[in-house]
Amino acid sequence: MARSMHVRRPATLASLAAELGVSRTTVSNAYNRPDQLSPELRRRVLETARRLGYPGPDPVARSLRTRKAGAVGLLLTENLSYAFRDPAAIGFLEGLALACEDAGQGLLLVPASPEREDVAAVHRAGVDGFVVYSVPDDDPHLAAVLERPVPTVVCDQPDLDNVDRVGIDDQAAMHAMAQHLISLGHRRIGVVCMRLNRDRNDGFVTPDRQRSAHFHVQRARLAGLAQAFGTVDVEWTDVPVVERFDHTIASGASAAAQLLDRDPQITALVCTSDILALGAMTEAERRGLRVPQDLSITGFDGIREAEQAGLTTVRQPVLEKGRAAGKLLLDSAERSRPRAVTLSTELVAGSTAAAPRGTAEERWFGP
Amino acid sequence: MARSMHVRRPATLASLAAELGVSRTTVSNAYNRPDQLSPELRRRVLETARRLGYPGPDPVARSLRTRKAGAVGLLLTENLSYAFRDPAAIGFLEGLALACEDAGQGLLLVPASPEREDVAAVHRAGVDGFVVYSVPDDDPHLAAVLERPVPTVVCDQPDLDNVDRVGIDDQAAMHAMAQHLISLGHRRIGVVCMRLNRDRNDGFVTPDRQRSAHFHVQRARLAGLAQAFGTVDVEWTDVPVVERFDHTIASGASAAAQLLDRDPQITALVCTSDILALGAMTEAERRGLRVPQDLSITGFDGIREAEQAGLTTVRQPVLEKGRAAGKLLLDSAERSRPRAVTLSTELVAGSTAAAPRGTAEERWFGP
DNA sequence: TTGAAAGCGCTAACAG
DNA sequence: CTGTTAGCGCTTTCAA
Repeated sequence: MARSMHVRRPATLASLAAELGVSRTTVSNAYNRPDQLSPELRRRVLETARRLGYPGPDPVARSLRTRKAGAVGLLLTENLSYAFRDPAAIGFLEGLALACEDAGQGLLLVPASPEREDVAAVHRAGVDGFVVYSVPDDDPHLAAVLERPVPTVVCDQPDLDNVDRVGIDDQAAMHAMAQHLISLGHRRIGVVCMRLNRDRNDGFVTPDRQRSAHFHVQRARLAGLAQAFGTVDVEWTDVPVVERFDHTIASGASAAAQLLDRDPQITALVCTSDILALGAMTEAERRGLRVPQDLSITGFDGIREAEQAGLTTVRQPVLEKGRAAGKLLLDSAERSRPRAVTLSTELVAGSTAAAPRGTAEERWFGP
Repeated sequence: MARSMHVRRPATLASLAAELGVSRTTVSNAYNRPDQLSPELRRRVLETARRLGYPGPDPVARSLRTRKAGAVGLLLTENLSYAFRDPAAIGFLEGLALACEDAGQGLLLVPASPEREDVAAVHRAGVDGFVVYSVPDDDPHLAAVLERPVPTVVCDQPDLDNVDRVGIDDQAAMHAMAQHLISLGHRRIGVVCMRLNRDRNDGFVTPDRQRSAHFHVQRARLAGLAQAFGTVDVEWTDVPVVERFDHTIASGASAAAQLLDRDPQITALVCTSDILALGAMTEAERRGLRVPQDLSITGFDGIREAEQAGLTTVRQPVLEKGRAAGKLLLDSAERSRPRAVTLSTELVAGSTAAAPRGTAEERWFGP
């Protein structure tokens, strides 16, 4: 099964037609419309093509002519290495890839690192539409995508008028988690959240930064917390929130440390992702704090690793998000006005959240 | 940040030039060669473009003209869902994506399910080259790729003359694992391997099927085993080998069950992947067999889950494979003759392989 | 069934 | 610094 390397395009549809003494149309038909051709002629065309080393119609030229690239672009402004290390992102990717595969469409990963402002890659992408996964609303790559005259659907964030979107109700989901903790008796909590803006800010978050966060999802989750705890007279400005730029276990651990250092009285650590929560768990263990007896910890996403760890978390259908995004983009029908798909989430009461020590109940009845 | 949906391409470079009363070259230069233009004129061009809703040069037309798509195609003939569930495949993907990102190239996932013989997707892919990941040598998609006049590099399998390849020495790696088991005293083993051919064959494998396997990597690993055990007079035809089409934990478990049912005297289960080995572990546990006291189990790949389980396995640099494949493809230099990159592997002596009960040593000195 | 004509939208010499 | 001239390789009416 040998073949020569780096073959120079040897023949074109035109040269093949010339060789055969037929028109270009006929050759084109041999490939694209077999029924428009006598089987005998078609056989001759294909055979001559093989002999001349004609590799079939050039896909790019065809795309130019038909105005169809046969591919969907995926924009995720995140170092690819993080994306492929984040189970939630992988689940999304899987769902999207599935939808594309079903439709016979390719999936183009657009190279867009957050550092490099290489918007050119977006312009260069030969695709029939874009899926944008979880980017800040001021992302230049996103802006470039929106300028392209192709349909776009955003997953998770940002939430834009006039752009299709699939996501969940982040605020409600986090509100439910907060209610859970509140009902357990927690009033003194610390929060670990993901990147709120494009700039790196590893540390405590000011209320102002929370409000102005360009990562809409994080903003919504914090808002859900604030709202719920507000109902039990917990002043949100008193609740310490720590942000981490990198989304890793190590980040979760160091963030937890930072919170516990500032206020050892904290009874629960609310994390806006399972990865961060898993990191918080390791920090708790390192400190000899038992979870949930000494400290409750909650996550968000419902990844498999979290389930194995028994994490109390919010499960969201990541694969379905990807599939829905793909379907939405590929469904040419009813592309009249912007559509929104909001998938449902589920509070998973694991074994990492319980009533804090010294609740009223414990004081009355003993631990 | 509103925008209308499904915009019809409103303007072209030509119409923009006409509107401005300049040549097409000038407009083109405004986008591609800012230095060939007075800043003032460029500003005017860009502004008029915005006013007319011209989204910039069409990427497909540009690709046709420049003969560069700015993307590499990835062919993995495997249901995408499996690929995204296999940590080794994800690691490869990450490495490849990294290499592409470094080069500013897109990565196109070509939709090619093993079921559907949709070779058309390969023809439709607008890419400057292909990376083929671990497919059987008789895969029709592979054949279609090789017909395209673009460079190609294969990762793992198959091993083709005249095609760049990156992989490991599978036979040697498995040979080393076999030596390890042999030195521990194992002579009666069972083998669990992955798909050997495109057809589904969940069960025992005949020697003939082993020899004629189209999945080169599996064939090489089995050969490594056969060779090593041959040196200690274990007749390879007596060694039961069970094949599984699906690469899942469940497959590993059922395969292990099948082997142990046939021969309960087996002292070691050699699996050609960690996933399968992890499955075998669950089956051992289900049967109340202690690992490694009652049964040794080995894997292959060195995925994180295996490490956590303390699996005795062969670690291979999956991410590096992806990165190397990308680099090889993107390095235009020295594309004269086929190149081969063979990465090194490492035997990881975990806690799942030990001397079998009733070895000579134990008989002499007691367990 | 087949062919002729007309671009799809753009870039790249080369000349001015 | 700007314009002219030629295509890149293909599909697709419309006629024959």
